[in-house]
Formats: sequence, C-alpha cells, structure tokens
Amino acid sequence: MRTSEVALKAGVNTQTLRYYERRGLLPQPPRSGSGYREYPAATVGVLGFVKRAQELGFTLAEIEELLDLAEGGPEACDQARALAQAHAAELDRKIAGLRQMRASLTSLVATCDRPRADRSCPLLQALEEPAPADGAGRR
Amino acid sequence: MRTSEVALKAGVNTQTLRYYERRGLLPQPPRSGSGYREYPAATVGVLGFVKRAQELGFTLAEIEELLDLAEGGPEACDQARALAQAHAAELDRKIAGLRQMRASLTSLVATCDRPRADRSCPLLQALEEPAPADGAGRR
DNA sequence: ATGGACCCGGTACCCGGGTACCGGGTCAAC
DNA sequence: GTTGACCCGGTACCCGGGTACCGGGTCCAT
Repeated sequence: MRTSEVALKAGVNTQTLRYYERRGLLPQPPRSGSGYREYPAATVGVLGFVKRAQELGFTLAEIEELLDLAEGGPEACDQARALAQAHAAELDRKIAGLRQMRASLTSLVATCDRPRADRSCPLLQALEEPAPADGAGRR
Repeated sequence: MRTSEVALKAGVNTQTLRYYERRGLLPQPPRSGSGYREYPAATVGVLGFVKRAQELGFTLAEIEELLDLAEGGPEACDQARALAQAHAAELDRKIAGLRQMRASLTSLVATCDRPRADRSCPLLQALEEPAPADGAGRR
C-alpha cells in the first residue's frame, strides 16, 4: 500500500505517517524502485492502535514502548513483562482517579436537585484528596 | 498570600499562576497598593484540583468548565448539570477504554509465561476493537 | 508527450501547556 | 540608603504532536 492509501484507511494524515516514521514509532517501510514507501497492510491496524492508545492518554513515547513490547519476540519477554506491569499499575491509578472524579461529578448533579443553598460543592471537595502520586513524574 | 507563597504551597511555578490568570482559569486576585497580587488562601486548593484533573487527562479548557461549574451558583445549575453529565459520560468512556487496555496488558503478561511461540499478541489484537467514538472531538 | 494525481525530502508553522528572561519597581533589614 | 529578595508586565522560548507548504520527481491515462 502506498502512503495515501494507508492514511485514508487509518483515518490519518499522510504527513502523520512520515512524522511517526521519523519518530521511530513506525518502522521504515520498504521502498519501491522510485523511492515510494510500500506499507504492509498491517500498518493500518497499528495506526488504529496508536490512535486509541492516544485517546486513552498514552504519549507517543509510551505507545512506542507498548508497540515494542508487543512486537519484541519471546526473548524480550522479561523486560516486556516489567513494562507491561508498570503500565498496568499506572492504568489502575488513572482509572481510580477518573472514578473518583466521576463520583464527584454525579454527586454534584445530585446536589443540583436539592433546594438551592444547601448545595455543597463535591468538585472542590475533591481537592482535599491526596494527589494520585504519579510514579511517572510530572507532565 | 503573595504569588510565590501560593506557588510554593501548590507546588507550581510562579509563572504558571500568571499563565492561568491570563487564560482565565484563575480569577484576577486583588492587588496590593503597589500592584502585588494578593491571593486568597483557597487558591492553593484550586491549584491542587487543577493539577489532579490534568493528571486524569482533562485539558485546561475542560478544567475551566469544571471550575465554573463548581462555582456557578445554584442558578447556573441547569447548564451545570448538563456539562457534568457530559463529562461523566466521557469519563465512563475513558474508564472503559483504560480497562480494556489494562486487560490486554495483563493478558500479554500471562502469555509471557507460556512456552515461547504460542505467545499471541493481545495488545495488537486490541486493535480490532472499534474506537471509543470520542464525543469530544479530536485532540 | 502531457496533465493531473500522487510521492519525495526539507522546512516552517500551529496549538496546548508551560517556563525563562528582561528591565524596572517595591520592600524590609541592616 | 543600599542590598537582596521579591514582584511587575512583556516577550521569547521549549516540548509534544501534528499539519502545511515548497520545489521537484514519478506514473499513467489519454
């Protein structure tokens, strides 16, 4: 497949493909005699994965790790496992944080129903909770 | 409190305070006679909220909405409720996505234990799932 | 053999979210 | 009354993640 076909199928800009290649997220595809990129069909799927992972808050650097991890053969498994577990733990933290946020929002909605003025603000109450202690450092 | 005190307590750069003010995330604080900002103590808590919300993947624009929503008196409740519900739905989607990701990761770890070569790749399998259909548009 | 659609690499630009630097004013202690 | 720590506004810069534009080559249908 040529660049524009992949881009079209993956719902992504052709420039983005080249950007990902430069970044090392996508391997350099083979080239035709005249230098045109010739992508394997699987690339479309990889791009779908990338987009979804981004929507879930992974950075391109993390996604690169995930891809390496997925692709790195059986011998890479030990580091892969560690990486995967670290990511899983981070996901658990994020999920917990989102859930708490969600709960605050719904309780805000609930107070909305009550007589105005005994409305309290759960969102701002959520302030008092300790920060999730993000192991991956400041963003 | 003066700028640097707030910044210190909130664990944030003094410049960031001014940046947030410019963006409209923080209200302009009263000024001393000589023009120094004099923040109310509550600002530290607000900053904590902002940081936590960011870690959970909210943009500053969304956080601004959340803050307005939290602060907007009882009379703003109807729009507030709609906003809160939309955010809650988005949170549900994100949580579901993260959970799926997490499941894929753990199952990858599980296949790691198996005899190499009947290792399959759940991460890349996750590709086939439909995208979460993000109602909030492309980021 | 020519026009339009595609591709190439390179560079420049955009947005979000900050951070740094500058020249100058303020304020408190000494 | 001077020194050092802080503040002011303004502007410039940085990073991540793209996107656009440029000048030139390729390809193929007519």
